[in-house]
Amino acid sequence: MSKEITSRADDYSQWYNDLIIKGGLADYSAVRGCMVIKPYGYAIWENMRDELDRMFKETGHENAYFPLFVPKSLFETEEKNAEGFAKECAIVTHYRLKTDPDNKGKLIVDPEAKLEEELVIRPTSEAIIWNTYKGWIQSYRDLPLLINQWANVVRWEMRTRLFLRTTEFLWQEGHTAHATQQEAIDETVQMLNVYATFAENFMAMPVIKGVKSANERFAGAEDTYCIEAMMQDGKALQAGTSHFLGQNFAKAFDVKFADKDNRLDYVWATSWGVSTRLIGALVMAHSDDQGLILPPKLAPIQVVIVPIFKGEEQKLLIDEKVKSLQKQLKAAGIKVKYDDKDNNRPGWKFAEYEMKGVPVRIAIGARDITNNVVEVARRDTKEKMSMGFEGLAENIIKLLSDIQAAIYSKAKVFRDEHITNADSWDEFIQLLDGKTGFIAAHWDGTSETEDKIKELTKATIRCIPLNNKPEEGKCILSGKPSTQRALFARAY
RNA sequence: CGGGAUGUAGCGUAGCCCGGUUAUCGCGCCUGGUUUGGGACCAGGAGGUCGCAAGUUCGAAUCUUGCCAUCCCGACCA
Repeated sequence: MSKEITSRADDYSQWYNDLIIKGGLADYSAVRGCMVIKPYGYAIWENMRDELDRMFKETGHENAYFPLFVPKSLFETEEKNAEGFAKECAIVTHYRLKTDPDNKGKLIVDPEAKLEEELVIRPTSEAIIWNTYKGWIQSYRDLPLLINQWANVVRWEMRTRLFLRTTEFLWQEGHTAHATQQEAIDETVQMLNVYATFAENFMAMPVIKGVKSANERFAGAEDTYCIEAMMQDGKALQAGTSHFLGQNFAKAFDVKFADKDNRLDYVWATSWGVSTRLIGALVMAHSDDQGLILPPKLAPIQVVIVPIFKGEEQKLLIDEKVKSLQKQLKAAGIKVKYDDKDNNRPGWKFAEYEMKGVPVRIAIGARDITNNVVEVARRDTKEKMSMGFEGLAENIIKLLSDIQAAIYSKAKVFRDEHITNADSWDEFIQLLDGKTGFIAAHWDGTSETEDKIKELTKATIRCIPLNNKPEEGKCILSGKPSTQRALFARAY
């Protein structure tokens, strides 16, 4: 009982932290607000990254890498963007330390080594990238420019949470340039769809595609599209964003191109990103009080095999059987681990791999070998079944795919049950404090009303869903006319 | 950054109010043995700047001050 997990009902935040720490995904570090991503957590990120990277390349994008540092003068070029991020930037002011003459063995910043111009550690890379694009784009023949970068960024947040909001985090950021407005908008929507597909098909996490209100829009964007997911406590988590930047950055960085008729115009831009925050989303979307539940498509280990034996003789017999079993599973493309360490007994391993969210466990003992079967247990439902060796790989593949579908549908049922219409202010308040989840309500479309609602309830507009049906109504706060519902929720 | 709580071995903890020998217990770890179908047992062993730094004192885990970290509630969070 060394690794008790706080139950969701007792303390949801603590439950989340326990899963991350005890599941071996990450550790706190010596740096405030920064975490160490441990091998098991990083393996999930690698799986996400590999799949997203494949999807980006399939849609015509290439990877590149830009500097971590952004000269302050470049950073401030696009005013709104700079303003939006200014209060959470880390800044490099010096480039050298020296030994402290008054304190042996200690170092101090060398006052002689002050930089002429401060360097901002990127909170996002628009500035450095658009400064670079200026030199890359002259003609319509250079467009579209479709580039993605895998990188780390730093945002000096006041309050951090493992994976959900850390000072430094890993992400990808796509930055594209286009000849026409329509093409850029199409790109923005395309990448939103890529994110939604990834979230639903790989993370098994249903999302709502929508567009942000002006208040929640990315600093420097004309429109921010997003995917919003619902966590098990009913709160919303923004899982990915795709921005239509209009010509804002092109104008700020003077990026013009000549069209076929040799007319000069500014290019149209997009940017889009997802981060290691997705791991937090994954954890909160599916897991239970016994530990993580990982979707098979992203699980670092899809199947763990646990031997159960009495004595060396049985162990050798099982090893032999498992060797061929492993070969069979690996050949079928299944990520399988054989845990034959003898310092823990089977029961301990069962609990451990449940904590780590391994989708399928195979237990094999002498009596199974006699009967020519294995015991197969699925993590999501805890259901146990017996399977023969014949065609086992096919059956496991089928099972993994069933689990993937089952956890998606479980999350979707929960999500759908927690989206409720509110037609009055009282109803709105009651839902927020009682049932929780997303609330679809009429809103008059003004920032003032949105601010007021946030002030009164802490709920914000998560998005205006793209598939919204037009509907006549009255704003729940101001009573002014409205043509559609916005989705409100308290958010991470 | 404001309010609250916490910090003792890898983890969880007792001791703190009321200062006084080698800082308690469990898990984990190491060695040997017995075990192994849901978190094994026996024996022996290792492991500690009591979050950090000052101060008070003959003497500090214990008292005082400052700082740091984590959690909760705010503020903040494209």
